[in-house]
Amino acid sequence: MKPKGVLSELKEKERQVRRDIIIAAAEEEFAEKPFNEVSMRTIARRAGMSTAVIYQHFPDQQTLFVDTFMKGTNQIFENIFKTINDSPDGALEKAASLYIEYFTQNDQYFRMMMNFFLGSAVDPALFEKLTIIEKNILDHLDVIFRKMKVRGDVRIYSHALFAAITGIVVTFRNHPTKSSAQVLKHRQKVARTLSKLFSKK
Amino acid sequence: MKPKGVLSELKEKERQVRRDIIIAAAEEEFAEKPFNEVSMRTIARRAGMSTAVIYQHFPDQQTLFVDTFMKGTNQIFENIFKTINDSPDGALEKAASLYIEYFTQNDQYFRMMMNFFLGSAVDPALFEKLTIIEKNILDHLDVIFRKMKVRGDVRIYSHALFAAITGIVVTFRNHPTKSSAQVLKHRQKVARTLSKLFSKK
DNA sequence: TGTACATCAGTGAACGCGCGTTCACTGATGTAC
DNA sequence: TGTACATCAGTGAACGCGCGTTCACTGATGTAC
Repeated sequence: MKPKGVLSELKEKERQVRRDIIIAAAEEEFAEKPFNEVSMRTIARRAGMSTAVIYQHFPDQQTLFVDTFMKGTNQIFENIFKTINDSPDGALEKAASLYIEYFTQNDQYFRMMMNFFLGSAVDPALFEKLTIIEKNILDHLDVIFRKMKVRGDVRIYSHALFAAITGIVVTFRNHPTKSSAQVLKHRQKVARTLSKLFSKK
Repeated sequence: MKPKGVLSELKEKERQVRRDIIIAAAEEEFAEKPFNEVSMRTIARRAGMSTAVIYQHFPDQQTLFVDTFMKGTNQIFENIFKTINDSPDGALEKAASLYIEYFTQNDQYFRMMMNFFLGSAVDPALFEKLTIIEKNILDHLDVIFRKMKVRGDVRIYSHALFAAITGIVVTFRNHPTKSSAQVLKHRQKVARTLSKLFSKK
């Protein structure tokens, strides 16, 4: 009986571990510096491996970046979606608050998202991945407004809400004289103001 | 009688013209490519001069970029402020519409603004310049809400409005299958939806 | 008016650097007989 | 069990490139006598 299956399974696990190490290193790099200062070399150095290894796991830099983004944000979006689904009224304010809180404490992911939005034409396959995420978010915001018994075109409200909450994180950023906690507090306050406007609709 | 004054005045004008040419070239570069693909070399080539000349007019790249941004956006902000000041009710919807229209048709400036927001710590002097612009915008949005007879803390509404409108331009961007006119139309629709929410407050 | 010198905007090449990606090679492990 | 070969993850150096910025130099113009 050949242990081929078991062995190749172990190999596969090892491979997966290495992949995770690379993504973790990329995460840390993004947390420490602006988007365009993160390079394949610095990621490799942090991961403790040669630059060339990364290319055995990811075809190019852009794919690594998108995959890192997806790994990091998947959990938070699932949480927000669950909050929406489990609440009788859609929990607009809570959902907005979670979004703000997460992206304040993990600004690297927000900056990545902005770079994907603003960057030049990405590879169509990656563009597709990102479009699916955005559509998924908007679909869940639709759920909020339907639970709130908004009549007619709820999508326009979802667009408005997504824009507004994202805009809060874009426009109020770390100021030399303000601590991260203060920034969070202020963003939450603006988010509550906006949530109330949507609730009064 | 020495014509020294006149001559040096002419020199000064010549200098100013060259400076304008550089900024115009930078503008065109930003209109054509993503922020991080605009380089001193390509600007110089477009302006028809040697790269080194730029450094006789601007101390470094960052200053050139900020000055280009200010030259390009000054006019539109003045227009928006005038609209607000001249209207009895602050013209919230009109102001939002102008902002959206301008930044849709001049996306390069919007991308520049986003890069300043998201970029790493800029030179303190430049940071100061940008902070003043933002404060100026918020002050004028305050005027809208005061004209609308909002009681108490109008600043929070100004923050919310600025975030929301900026968020619209960030989140709804050119899609391979959508024309620029369609994007503008959609953004305006979302902006109207948001404006109505603020007006109902 | 003619000549020697000073000024200074502008030039093209160079400096020093880091980037994304590839490539020839190593060396450990597994396989065949 | 021992030996020859195959596989393949991983390596460090290199390729080719473009960047921001600086520098020695040019050449046109203005100034002084």
